Amino acid sequence: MTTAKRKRMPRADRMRQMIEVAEQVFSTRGYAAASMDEIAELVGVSKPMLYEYFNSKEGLLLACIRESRAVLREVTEQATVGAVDAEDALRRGLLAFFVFIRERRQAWSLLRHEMALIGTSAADEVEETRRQQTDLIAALMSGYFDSGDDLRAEAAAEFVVGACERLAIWCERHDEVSPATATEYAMDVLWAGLRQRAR
Amino acid sequence: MTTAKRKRMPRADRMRQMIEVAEQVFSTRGYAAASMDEIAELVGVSKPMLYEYFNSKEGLLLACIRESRAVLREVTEQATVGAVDAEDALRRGLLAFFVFIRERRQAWSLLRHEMALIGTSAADEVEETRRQQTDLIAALMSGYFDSGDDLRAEAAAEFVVGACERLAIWCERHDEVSPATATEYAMDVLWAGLRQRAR
DNA sequence: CGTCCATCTTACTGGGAGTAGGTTACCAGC
DNA sequence: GCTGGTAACCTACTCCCAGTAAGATGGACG
Repeated sequence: MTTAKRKRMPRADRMRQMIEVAEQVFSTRGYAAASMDEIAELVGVSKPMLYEYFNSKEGLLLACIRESRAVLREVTEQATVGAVDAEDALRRGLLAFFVFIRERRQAWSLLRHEMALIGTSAADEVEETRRQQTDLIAALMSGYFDSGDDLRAEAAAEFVVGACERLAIWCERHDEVSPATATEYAMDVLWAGLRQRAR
Repeated sequence: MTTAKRKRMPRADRMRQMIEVAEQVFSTRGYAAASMDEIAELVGVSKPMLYEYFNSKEGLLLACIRESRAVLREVTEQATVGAVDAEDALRRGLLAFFVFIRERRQAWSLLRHEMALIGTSAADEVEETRRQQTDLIAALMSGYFDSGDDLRAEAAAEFVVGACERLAIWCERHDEVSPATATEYAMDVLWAGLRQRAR
């Protein structure tokens, strides 16, 4: 009860709270249909506060996306730490990814929707998110590809990320496909192809 | 000169003209930043006409997307007609796709942005576009997969489409990568993996 | 020449993003 | 306990843009 009616709140706490609510609203209503007034009301604060902290509606979305991205990065990176070789690392990373999208649907939904920002001023930020995953994949395989064909390695990383993204979206419509099965499907196609190029 | 100052125009012609202009504006400004007033002015007509023909801003975008989608389908389907086997068909289809995205950048840009509609009322229409390509891929391979593992075949098709989509976006940043090279990269990874499952 | 209707227009409403400027709770330090 | 001072907060706007109501006009065909 002491904290229940509390109004004034320190900056950091209020920001976390706003991001939490916004993530909820954006992922249910969709970015375009969500209104700043509604988010403000759910937070229990007036609209100008949102602008004080995030500058714009897009800024708020970006903050939510960064949050989700950080979690995804954390999860996938952690998953690969004990891997014995590139194939194992790729498999562990994929599994962690498919588990993530199942258990944190809201966060994943936000990450998907970042696509909607292409063409806006946030394009750079979007590009950054994209690189995070490709870099991770590229790093996983960097020691295993012939050096001198960097372009091919880079293309392969993009390829893997794109394939898994779509597969993940497909999984949303197929609850019967477990993360483990999805990983198997992916590795099935991927590793056979990548192995040829690995030394 | 007889047609230059013409105002009244038959429905079908006016629609084509509107779609043409809208495609231009949406792909340069981006969907959110584009305004119906601007499009109307460029067409040389008043805003309510756009609503008369397309009902809403989203409806106009959808019309543009359908147009581009039809071209893409036409091009990829035609490419596969003379193929001798599944591998050949896949390769020809991929090449046609990568040529398309290079030569019709505007149309491709629109197709990419359809992602932005997820979460809107147009979700069904978006899903339809997605299926077009996966169905095509699935059909290409349908005769080559073990029957009884349809789920795996479906996953593989999603996988291929997602991978190529991302690879295509990557190609936008790499002018030095020709459609032929992109096709080679894709086939390199894909066919080795798919072949295992092909009978 | 008149009548019908498809094409087209002007002039509005509503709602949501973003803002200017004032107000209040909380925490110093006295 | 009282008094600045500042960080958190609010009310009350503006402006822009999607979408609409109601009417004007060109022209095909009798």
